[in-house]
Amino acid sequence: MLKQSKVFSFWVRKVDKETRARAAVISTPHGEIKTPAFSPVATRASVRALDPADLKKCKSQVVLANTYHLYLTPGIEIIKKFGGLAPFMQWNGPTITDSGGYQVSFLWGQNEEEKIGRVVSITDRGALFSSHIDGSRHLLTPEKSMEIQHILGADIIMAFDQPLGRQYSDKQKIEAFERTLKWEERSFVAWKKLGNKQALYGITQGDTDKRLRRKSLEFILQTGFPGIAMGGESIGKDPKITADTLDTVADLLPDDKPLHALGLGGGPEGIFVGVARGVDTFDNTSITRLARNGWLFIYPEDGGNIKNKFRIDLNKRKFAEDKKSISPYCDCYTCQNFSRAYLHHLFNTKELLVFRLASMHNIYFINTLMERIRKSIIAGELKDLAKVWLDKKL
RNA sequence: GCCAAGGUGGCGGAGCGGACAAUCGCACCAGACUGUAAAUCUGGCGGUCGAAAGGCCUACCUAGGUUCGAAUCCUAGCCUUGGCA
Repeated sequence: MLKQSKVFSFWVRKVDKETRARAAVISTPHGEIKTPAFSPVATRASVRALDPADLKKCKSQVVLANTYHLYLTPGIEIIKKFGGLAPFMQWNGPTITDSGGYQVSFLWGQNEEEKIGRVVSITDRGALFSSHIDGSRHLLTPEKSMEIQHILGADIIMAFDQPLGRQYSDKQKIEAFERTLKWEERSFVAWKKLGNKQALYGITQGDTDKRLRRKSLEFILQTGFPGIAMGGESIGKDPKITADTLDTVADLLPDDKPLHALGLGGGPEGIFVGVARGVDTFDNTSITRLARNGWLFIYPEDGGNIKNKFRIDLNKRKFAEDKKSISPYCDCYTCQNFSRAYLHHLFNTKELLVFRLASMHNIYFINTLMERIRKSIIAGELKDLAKVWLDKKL
């Protein structure tokens, strides 16, 4: 059973000798998170196709949901009546919510001519946007985001920020960066007023710009956020850029605060890159999206490597008669029971069952990888594990 | 046997005299998928040369024919489906 404690805490059990990787435990009012850990994304209070029992079966310790989406539907009044996001979705473990900053800025520049689902304006006051669902207008501010996240009741919440998008001009980037600092400060103040029961993470921005990233992190540390999140496109884009981004602040990262990488991408390779640079927790949507689209993860023992991104595409005809499981080395529910041929058939016929089976495998796979990474850090063998997976030095 | 409709790329199915190597869907091949507007999106899909633009060749059941020009019109044959016997 997971230990329950009233307060949020973070303690490091073991630090890797050669990298910044560490095995730690994040303790929350709803249970512990043994890190490094992956958090599946349950945007609208559901990890698509999976229920809490499935998630547990896949060794998930925590899920991340979204302020923007839940605020729009079903609306916080309804969730409030259920006592928060976790009781609403019947998840009894730790939860994280994102602040909505990313979603709003994501709407920007995507479709400015659209009537529905666009940013109307972003000013220091907040982000005025039209809902992608019905076009209704809403103003999201740092204070509003904190209030919503307070009602959602996650154990870990995020400061309201404006990530730097690729489509931004240099001027816009600086504006967004400076604005994020102001917004985070206001998030912090609002969070204190609400009783600071949840662990608020400050989000560093700055893309791959060393000066900005450091300024951002220094600000967060100085303000006193309980945790740190790394945001922005450069965290998830590809392992090389992820590495560059994290390296800009490597020496500033504190030992006593958890680091969450928002949308850490790059599959297993990206995970090693992130963990070696101090990432404790991360979320990523592509793990489950890839599953739904037919891409299933395979271990190095199955032939998984950096080149094939540790995955196979079960839509491919060549799997139509394949009696093997996705991976003979996998203990997940799907691999224990079903063949590649069957899954190929389900993808081919668009049978809904496949979303569940495929998502379960990919989540179990990543969680298993995280477990192995944790064990290897504790055993002082991270380097060896990385060699097996990446076939190169970490 | 008679009547009717029809035979087009792996399949379904457009096109019904020039702008057709032939719309589209499926399948197939290749790719993408950072805090999920993603059960999504992109590209390819006769052969060949070319980096590309583009060129050349072979193609719309078969064989003839009409025409400057035919997947498209005519004749014959073969085949399929439906109706009547």
